[in-house]
Amino acid sequence: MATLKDVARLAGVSVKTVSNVVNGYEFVKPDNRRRVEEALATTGYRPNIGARNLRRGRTGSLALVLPELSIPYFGEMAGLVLEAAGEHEWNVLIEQTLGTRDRERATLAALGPHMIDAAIVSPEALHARDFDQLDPGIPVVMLGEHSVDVPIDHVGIDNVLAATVATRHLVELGRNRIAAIGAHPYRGTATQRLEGYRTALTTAGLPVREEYIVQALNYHRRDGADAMAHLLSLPTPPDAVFCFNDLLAIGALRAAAEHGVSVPRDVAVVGFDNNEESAYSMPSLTTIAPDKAAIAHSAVDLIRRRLKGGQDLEPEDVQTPFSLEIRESTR
Amino acid sequence: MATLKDVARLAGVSVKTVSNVVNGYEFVKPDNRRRVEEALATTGYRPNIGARNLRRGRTGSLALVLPELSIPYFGEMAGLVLEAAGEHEWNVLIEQTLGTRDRERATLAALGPHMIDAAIVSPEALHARDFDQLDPGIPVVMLGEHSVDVPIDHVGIDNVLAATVATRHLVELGRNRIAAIGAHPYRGTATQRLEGYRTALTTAGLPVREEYIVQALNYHRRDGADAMAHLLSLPTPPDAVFCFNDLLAIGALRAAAEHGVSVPRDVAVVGFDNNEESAYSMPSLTTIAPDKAAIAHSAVDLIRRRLKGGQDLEPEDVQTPFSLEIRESTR
DNA sequence: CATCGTTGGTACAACGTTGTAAAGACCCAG
DNA sequence: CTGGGTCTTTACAACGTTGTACCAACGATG
Repeated sequence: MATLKDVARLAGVSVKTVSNVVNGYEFVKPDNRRRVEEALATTGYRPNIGARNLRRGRTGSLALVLPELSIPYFGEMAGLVLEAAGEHEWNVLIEQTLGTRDRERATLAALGPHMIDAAIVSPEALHARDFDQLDPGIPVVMLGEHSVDVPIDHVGIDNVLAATVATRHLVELGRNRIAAIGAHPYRGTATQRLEGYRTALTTAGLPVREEYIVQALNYHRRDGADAMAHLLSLPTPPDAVFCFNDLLAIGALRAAAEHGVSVPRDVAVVGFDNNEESAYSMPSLTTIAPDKAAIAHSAVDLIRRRLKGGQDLEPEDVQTPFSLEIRESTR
Repeated sequence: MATLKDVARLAGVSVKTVSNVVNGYEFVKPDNRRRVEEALATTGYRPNIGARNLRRGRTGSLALVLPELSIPYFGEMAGLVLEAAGEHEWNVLIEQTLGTRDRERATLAALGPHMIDAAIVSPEALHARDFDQLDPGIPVVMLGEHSVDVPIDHVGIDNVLAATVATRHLVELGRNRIAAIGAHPYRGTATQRLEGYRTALTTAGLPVREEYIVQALNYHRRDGADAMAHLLSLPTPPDAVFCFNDLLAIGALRAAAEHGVSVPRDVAVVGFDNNEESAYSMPSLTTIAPDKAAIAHSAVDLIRRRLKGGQDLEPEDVQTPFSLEIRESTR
């Protein structure tokens, strides 16, 4: 692999002159410039980004820390973050935490300020206090989960409001036994969505029945199916279900079918995330559709802002838009 | 950020001694070791990976080049590659090509040998000759697509055989009007799967009817739905369909439902890839299930082999196992 | 007591790049 | 032809790390 030194020797100039040509420095004699450019071409020189970054004190990479790429929501988000970061010539290094708190902490600690300029973190199990002890030394943006106590930039949608909208939609269909799948002991988004669900019910004058609130420790399709099976076995099963993400909803659809329950006639189902697959499920799934591209772009923008502005900027909390996508599962 | 120099000053030893402690060198006096470790702790020292790699002549990163993370198959593969690479302490840098040939070429050329030690490429549109002119200067492993002409390591399943198995399964159900969705003018895997489809039909003594072979320029759900709609509008519609990936199959399921055609009674459907969602579709999808973890591990192993062994190793072609996952869509 | 091998430590250079400072070439006005 | 400025190029150091070479003790061996 050719280095500046090789090119310089070939062109008969100093290393620095070659560097100057490569970096578009103005004052280079046409004659030398030509010779350098020829030498660059014949050697096929490519700058050593690592060395350049060492010198410049930056890395040119971002980390994206998320639970699992195989989960459609994160796969889609990751793709969009890659696009948004690419627009500013950042490479993106992806780390999976598999949703465990230890690994989220370890990852954040290990990445340190050397491999990456900043990190975009989509925490699953992280507590606010995990960030206190941490100080990763680089800007961090949180996606989704919102820890109000910690002074960290954050992007996400208004989960309480979105959950209210989803639940109200079910109320407006005339359903009055509305269940929720996805309650979780310490996951922040779960708490917020549950709050929105409760608000919508009480606003509509409907009772909040605790047996209609089903926990899901994971948010996979299987958990949704289990939860739905449980709901359908109740003495008075619900006539509508709000699932806290689309995977739970997809599982719920299957459980309903296996119990011979028709969706949406017997039970209406609403999901959350608008995964691509949800437009093709049978029936297709009504769901809260966050503007994922907006989330990705906001996250990258927050990072750029903080890299320019420094530590002492006020942490910002960007709320991105969402919509309710109405499909067959509530029609 | 603390450097070795800072730690050395604090501990009252040379930089190199600190380096030795950090790297677990054996012969350090207990007394010094203790002082260094204290200094390491109080400064919170973390090695500058960039500098270390510059010195060592490696980068510690792999690139994973694939069409799109939002496509479930690639999301799942990416997750597994991350895991496999992590076992050897590689970071993974993901690049999306969006399936365009220009961007595949550009990405491969740009990554060069500085940012990464090697690349795992899942080509979509790349021709064999694109690699000829290229010589990225680092080991490259190809996933899936198999360009026999180019001396590059490759991992994948036997597409011809897998397609034969899938098609034969439909034959054994007693179907004799078996269609194929996913033919493609120059995509290698498409050609191979089509070949397997043809072989299975002729082996079974069934005619290959060209009107039952439907092109798909993209492999998304929409394309599968369109293709299926077309097939169902034929004078004699097929009684079985082999789709070249699961997304096409999911689209086909929906089109069938919209045409009031029952799966599997009227039309049996087989997919390819075993996406996680395919176990939960309605009906659940019979599909070819490649051992994705094996693919990921083989790819990483091939890279390690070549980084050790050098350029002159014979290119290897690893065939990973697959199975036929039989579900409701053919039951 | 001289020699040797082992253990423990250090100084220096180098990886490839770029910022700094300074030196050299050139041109024009006085 | 001198002085001053502008253009052009260069040597050097530095980013943080580690490999190499070397030095200094030390106890053991002859």
